[in-house]
Amino acid sequence: MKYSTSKENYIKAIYHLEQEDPVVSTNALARQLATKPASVTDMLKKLNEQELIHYEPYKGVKLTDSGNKLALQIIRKHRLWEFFLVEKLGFGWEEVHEIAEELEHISSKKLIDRLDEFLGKPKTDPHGDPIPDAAGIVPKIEKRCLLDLPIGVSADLISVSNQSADMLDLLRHHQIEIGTRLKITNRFRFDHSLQITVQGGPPVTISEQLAAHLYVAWAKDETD
Amino acid sequence: MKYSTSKENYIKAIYHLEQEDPVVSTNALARQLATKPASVTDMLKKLNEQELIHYEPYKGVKLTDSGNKLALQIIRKHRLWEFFLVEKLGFGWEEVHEIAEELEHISSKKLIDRLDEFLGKPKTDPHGDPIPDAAGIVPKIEKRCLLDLPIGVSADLISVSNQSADMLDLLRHHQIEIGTRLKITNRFRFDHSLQITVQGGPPVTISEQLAAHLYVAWAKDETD
DNA sequence: ATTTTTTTTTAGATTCGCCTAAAATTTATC
DNA sequence: GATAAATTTTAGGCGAATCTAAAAAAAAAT
Repeated sequence: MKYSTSKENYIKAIYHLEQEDPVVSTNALARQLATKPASVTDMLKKLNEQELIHYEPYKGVKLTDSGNKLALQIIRKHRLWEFFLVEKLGFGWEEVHEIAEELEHISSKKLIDRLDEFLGKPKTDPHGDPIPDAAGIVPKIEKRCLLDLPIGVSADLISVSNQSADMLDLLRHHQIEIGTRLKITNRFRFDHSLQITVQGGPPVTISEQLAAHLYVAWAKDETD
Repeated sequence: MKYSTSKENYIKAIYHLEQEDPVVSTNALARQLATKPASVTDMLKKLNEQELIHYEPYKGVKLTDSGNKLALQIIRKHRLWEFFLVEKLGFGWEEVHEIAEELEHISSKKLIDRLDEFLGKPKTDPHGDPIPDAAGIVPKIEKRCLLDLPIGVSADLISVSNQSADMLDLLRHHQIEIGTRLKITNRFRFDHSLQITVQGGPPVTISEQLAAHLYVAWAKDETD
């Protein structure tokens, strides 16, 4: 089934608001979508008829199972496109949201699955939010310091707790950026250094001082 | 200025029909856009008011300068996305048109210029059609047999005059596909072989027999 | 040069997503 | 528990883009 851009935006907004409060109000939706409550009511009636939401007048709204599934598809697209924009086209984290708002409505499922593949099936977007997989499953992310990463487990870099020029310089030197896949292959207690692989490349050595500022995420049950 | 998807589609359709006949009829447009002549008339009035077209009732339509410029921007986007889909995501030539019809309406100019850069500023799309540059200039393409390419001139592979499995196998081996940038670095008359570079990589040798089936395009005044 | 045919435009209606203003309902307050 | 305040819905309208049916204009045929 294909839905209008407007309907997709409603579904996405309801999904996000449900995280705060399981029952979403007309007013909250109007605020989120920068529209008027009367317009929201109109749309809720349509979404209800299409069984994307459970809606009863004056009683707020919830996503149905199919509404939830749709929301996750849209969020998947949004976050994969954001990853693409930052990782492949060199956009800054701040400027990608607006563009991804447009790209998330491109309909082809095959496109998004191939993009996912092309990007290396990333688990999180550049802001550190998890990317649902093709089946709509949201990976459970453990965002922790790189120092806490068990040896042999792959993880994606989510955030850096030091944005100084020196730090960025160092990261560039190691070819590490947000989204880069890291794996610890060895730990050396003598000089507080770590041996890691970057994007599956050859092992390199970094200091624990650097690693202490790198926050990574990995799938709960990932064993590779 | 930002225009609706529908308006952009009209402008693009008028541009393409102008290539056949400098004055475009209402009926021709209706056919092209799979809509009704009455709908076309309505839209032409609006486009005329926005000065994207010259339109007088019963007298057909032409693009204005700004209409032409807009058409070229849309076509640029369409062809760059097609290139991306084939080259980076591995889509077949046939399946990309429909997806690019959606992607061409994404508005960000910065996005498309970065994409252009990321793709290596290709001169033609996977079908061999020229890609207008950021200024709207359409490169003049000389599509000729690779054997006719002067030594030292870079050219993009446009089409292959033999689609057999053996040929595709050979191309895959040499990592050559549609859009790949080729340059002849040497010719050996003794065994009818050519030394070429593929995407700026190290020189490799191919047979004239293979080269005879490869059709390439290069910018008229390109000297690199 | 009429008449016929084709093309194009006008007129009036429909759907979608939004609006404002007013009415209905729920929630909060005294 | 009655009343005031906030929320939500209904009613009626608007612009964009489309449609059908009918009228007007241009082109083709006799």
